[in-house]
Parts: sequence; C-alpha cells; structure tokens
Amino acid sequence: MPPLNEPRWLDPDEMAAWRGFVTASNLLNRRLERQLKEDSGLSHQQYEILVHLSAAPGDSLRMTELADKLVTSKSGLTYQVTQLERTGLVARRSCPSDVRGVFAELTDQGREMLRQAAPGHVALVRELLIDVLSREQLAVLAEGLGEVSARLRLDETP
Amino acid sequence: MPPLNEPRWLDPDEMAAWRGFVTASNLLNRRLERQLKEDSGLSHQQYEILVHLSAAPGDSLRMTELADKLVTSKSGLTYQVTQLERTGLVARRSCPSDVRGVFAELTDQGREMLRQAAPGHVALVRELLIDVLSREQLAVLAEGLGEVSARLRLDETP
DNA sequence: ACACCTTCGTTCGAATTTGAACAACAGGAG
DNA sequence: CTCCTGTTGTTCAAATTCGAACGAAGGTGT
Repeated sequence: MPPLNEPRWLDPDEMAAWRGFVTASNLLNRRLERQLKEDSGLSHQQYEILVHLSAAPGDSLRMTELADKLVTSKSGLTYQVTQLERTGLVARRSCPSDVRGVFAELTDQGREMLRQAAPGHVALVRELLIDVLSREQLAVLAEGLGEVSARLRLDETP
Repeated sequence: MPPLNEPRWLDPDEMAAWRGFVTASNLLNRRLERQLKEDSGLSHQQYEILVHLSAAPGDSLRMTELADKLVTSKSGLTYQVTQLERTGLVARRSCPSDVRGVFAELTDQGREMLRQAAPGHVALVRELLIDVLSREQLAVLAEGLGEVSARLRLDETP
C-alpha cells in the first residue's frame, strides 16, 4: 500500500530540477542586478517597471495592474514608482474613470533610459541563459514554466 | 550582412522562456515564503540555511561556504545566522584550524524544526512545480538550468 | 623574520521589501 | 437613496538585504 501520511520526498531527478531552478534564479538575479546598477544605475525591479510600461498601451498602467505584472506588493510598487518619479523616468497620472486610480506613465526620459539600458541587459540575459540552452530546451522551459506561472496566477485571485 | 552593432533582441520563443522563468520564480518564491512563514515562522532563506546545514557533514558549514551555497552575501548570512542563533536553531562554533573561521552548526532544536517544516514545504514545491511538469520536462529543466548555474559559478570566482 | 596580498566574518549605513492598517471611493443589492 | 462589501493606492513600522569598509589573521615569497 502507498504511504498516505508520509511525505513524498523529491527523488534525485526532481531534486536536481528544483535546486537548479532555485540556484540559477538566484545567480541570475544577482548578476543582472549588478550589471544594470553599474551600467545604468537602475535596479532590476526598476528596469522591469520601465519595460512593462513601454509595452503597455499609452505607455501607462494602473498601479495594481503593474504590481500584478511585476509580481510584487502594492506597497513595494508605490515605493519604486516614487523613486522613478524622483529621477524623472516615470510620472503619475490620475485616472479619469476612477478617482482612486493612479496611472504610472513612462516619460520621454524614461523611454530614453530604457533605450540606453536595454541592449546591455538583453545581451547579458542572452549570454547567461538564452544562448546556453538549445532551442528545444528553451521551448520546454517556456512551456513548462508558462504552465507553472499560469497555475500560480489562478489560485492567487480566488 | 548580419547586424554587428545592433543588439540581438529576443525572439518570441526566447522571450517566452525568459518571462516564464522570471515570473515563475517570483510567484513561486512568494508562495513558498508565505507558506513557510505561516506554517513554521521561518523565511525561505532561513529554511534553506537549515537544509544546507543538515545536508553537510557534521551538520555544520563555514560561513563563506554556506553563503556560496545559498547564493547570498556574506553580510546577509551573518544577519540570518544571528537570527537563527537567537531562536536556538543554529549555533556558532569557532574553527580549530583557522582563528578567523566560524562554523554555523545545526542544533537539535534546528533539526527538529526542519523535520517539522520540511513536509509542508516539499508538498508545496511538488504541487506548484514538480507535479505540474512531466518527467521529460523535469529532466530538461535540471540539465539546462544546471548548466546555466555551473557557468554562472565559474565566472564569479576568477 | 619581513612585507605583501588574500581571505574571513562582522559592522555599518543606506536602500529596499513586506504585511497590516487605513481612508477614500466604486459598485451593487435591497 | 442607503447600506454593504470589495477595491485602490498610500502610509507606517519592522525586517531584511546589500556593498563598502574594517580589523584580524592566513599564506607566500624573499
């Protein structure tokens, strides 16, 4: 009979996948953080804010929506947007249809900063992750982790 | 002729892999953090410290070595080990062969905490990641991200 | 023994992150 | 309209993180 109360531990293959995921994630973040800070004075989080805004219609997003995309807390986003506002890369705009609403909007200066920072960042992502993996590995990674993300998104909301 | 000065942007497949990786990583960390904190009062980082110590010979590791395994800063580890020492889960021992050296050692209480916390944590890792992926996907993930990690480790040291 | 460079862990201040609490508002049921 | 419930973004204190600087010690070459 299968053990019901005993936890199902990870076998060596599963453990290798899990440790690889955690380690690669930490190492990558560390490197990208360093590169962005040295190269453009931006944190990875700040860079991601600019990226998401530039990809949004009107170069602007509601605070809550942006926080969801970034997978961060609302208060954390408030802090970072304030920082970016101080350096002139992002501006706050109030929402016409909802008095409570606040749009974060990419400024011209923010767009220019992104244009300057993106090449170096993308090159490093390529060097450290993308170009290390084969086309097949990339496909598996995209599909697998896409599914993982999708499921995680689901039981957050309800 | 191929563009030499133009950055090689990520094509849709590559972008999907990269975004999937970042998003899954953030979402997973967030969930595991919440679960561990609620269930055992530990942060993910603290839990990982206990795990690495319990896997080490003599249930102890040098501070620097532990920091490397955790992929964190030395000062960050100093802080966390101090916290764990306060709650009695970890003890500091001085190194016989090197006066500067400090061992972090798992206490009996720490071992007991790990025994209590591990099942819930592993179950969630399983539910959110391992069991979502097929055996083949897991293998690709382990091999690919293992290689990525290995390369990142290499050009850190020299 | 001496100088020289590296390594070890900690300390320090600054920056960031988090969750809970909050006030203001939106949207619907009655 | 009026309650009631959920949402929105911010504020706040506390916890955590990082890098740089540091003192102390190891290790090497001469």
